[in-house]
Amino acid sequence: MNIDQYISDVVCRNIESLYGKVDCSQIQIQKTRKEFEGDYTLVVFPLLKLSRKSPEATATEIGEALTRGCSDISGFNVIKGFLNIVLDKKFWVERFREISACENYGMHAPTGRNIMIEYSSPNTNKPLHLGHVRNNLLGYSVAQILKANGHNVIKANLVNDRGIHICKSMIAWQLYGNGATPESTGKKGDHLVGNYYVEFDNHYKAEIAELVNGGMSEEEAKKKAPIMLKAQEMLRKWEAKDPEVYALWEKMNGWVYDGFDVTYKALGVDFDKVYYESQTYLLGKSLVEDGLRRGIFFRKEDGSVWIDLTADGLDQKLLLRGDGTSVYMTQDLGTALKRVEENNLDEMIYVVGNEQNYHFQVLKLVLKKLGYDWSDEIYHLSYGMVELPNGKMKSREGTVVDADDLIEKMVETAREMSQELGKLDSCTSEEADSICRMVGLGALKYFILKVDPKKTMLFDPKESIDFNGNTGPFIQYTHARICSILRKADEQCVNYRDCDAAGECLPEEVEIIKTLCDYPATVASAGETFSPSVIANYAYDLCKLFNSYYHDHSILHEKCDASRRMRLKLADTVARTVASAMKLLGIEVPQRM
RNA sequence: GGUUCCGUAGCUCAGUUGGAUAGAGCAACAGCCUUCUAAGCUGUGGGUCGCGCGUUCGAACCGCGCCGGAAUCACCA
Repeated sequence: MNIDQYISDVVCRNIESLYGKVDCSQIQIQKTRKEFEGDYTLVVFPLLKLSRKSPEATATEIGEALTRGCSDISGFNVIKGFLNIVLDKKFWVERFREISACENYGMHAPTGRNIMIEYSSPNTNKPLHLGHVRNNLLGYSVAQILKANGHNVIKANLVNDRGIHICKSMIAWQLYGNGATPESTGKKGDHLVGNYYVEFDNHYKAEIAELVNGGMSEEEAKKKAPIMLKAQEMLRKWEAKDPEVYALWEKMNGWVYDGFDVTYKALGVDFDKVYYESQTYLLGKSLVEDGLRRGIFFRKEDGSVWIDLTADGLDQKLLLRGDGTSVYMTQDLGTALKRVEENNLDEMIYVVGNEQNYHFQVLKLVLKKLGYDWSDEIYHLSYGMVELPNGKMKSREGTVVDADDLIEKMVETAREMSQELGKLDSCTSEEADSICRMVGLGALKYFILKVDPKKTMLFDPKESIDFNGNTGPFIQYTHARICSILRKADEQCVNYRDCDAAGECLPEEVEIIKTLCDYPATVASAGETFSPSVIANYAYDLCKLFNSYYHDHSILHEKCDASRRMRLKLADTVARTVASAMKLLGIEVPQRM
């Protein structure tokens, strides 16, 4: 049942019995703060006009009506203008009975909405780095959260596999690679190709320096450096589908894809559809021509096509080059239309960094002006940069944090910590590997996802590897610990699963039940705001609450009575809820650690 | 300069239809392992919620104006 709604209805009914018809949507009910006695609080200030009494008298009057009118309400107290309503413990035990009996607690009924979420979208000339990690984790997690909210989700990846950047790697490989392959070098394909991209840049700089020494201006040298001219020629050949260039392009991209697959797998993310820009970059031209005919766009003297958005507070934006070739915006327009039509989409989410806020503002506006009303259903999930303690990641300064290195380092640290604490002593080596991987990645994922996506975040390696406090491993630990309790109960043949939750319920247990009751609303809220951080912080609160309770109350060493079975069942339900929440973040939880 | 976003404890972050005395973690300090996992628990200290004005019974939250920081404003993607 929806408790907030239920309480709200009850209160509203009783207020009406006192003061006549009122607008129930104006009644403010909120959860009572911990330092006060009670479960729900009615703020009576807005009702004073109706009651024509003091805040205290009004609250008391309503409180009396409520205790009379609803058997679930066992009492109340009044502090200033706040009416704190106390619910009967049986009410919470009944809620717990519902929750523990529910298979997919927190998951919402199917909505039939089709949502595409695009994330990752890497370039094929370099390996993935920390910024991509945030992108991938966000995208995957939001997809999970949307599924939990009952939507049909299509996870899409648009690979930027064409352009001058990949040609740079190809040229450098041709010139200096000596036929190196991932097999011959033992390197991951994306790293190998990335190395040639760096190599290109080194030679390019050297050539520029040489030309400048010979008396050329720096600007001209940048254009005339032989290696750059070769890369540009290669791009032209690629566009003309030169067989040799095309074969090399396919080969090197293939290496990169193999490398990416390894990283994706390690991160635990995947896709339902993979698009390649080489196949989509010609889309959108007809859309532009259509807009041109209808006078929405205009052509400049050099033949280029623009849209004037100054009336909307933006600038003029280029949609098609003078030579008729498309730009980023052109293909994005075309891709959007194609996707919506082919997949019958109700909504489309782009997980893209906040440096492209302007681009998406324009994209939505242009589609809107073309008459596509679904432009309102495009959502740019804009996330902030990841910064390091000494500032931004800069590839020139070598401060880029490589995704594969990072993952390995996290897992290694998890292993060292676990060994130090003796956690792995009773494990087989496979179990140990699996636990270290879960913990290391759990730490990384949680560290990134617990922060509000739109905020610029600081990634401090030292802190991310901390496993204490508000971290993934803390939550995993709580889960593992509960599993351990339940294993012991099973060994002792205590059948808590079929127990009929009853008996006395401690105040701490009511607190836990209340928190469990919040789970579905939390999932819904995360779905609306596309914010995994909501889930992460919820899971942390629940674990913290349980740990505190767990510490004070023995669960196993008591008589095997109804109350003990109830506690075990509560522990079990907490563990299931924690596991469910972690699944929405893409974090695995171990049975033991 | 225009647009968008951010500013909460020494540090990293929570905090929604505006509500009571603003919360965690890290770091510091003090306790707790003979009982189910101490990756834990309990306590102490630490705040003009960037600044100012306004809206009202009431503002970290809403409005306006400043200050500070970030992104962007390419015939790059």
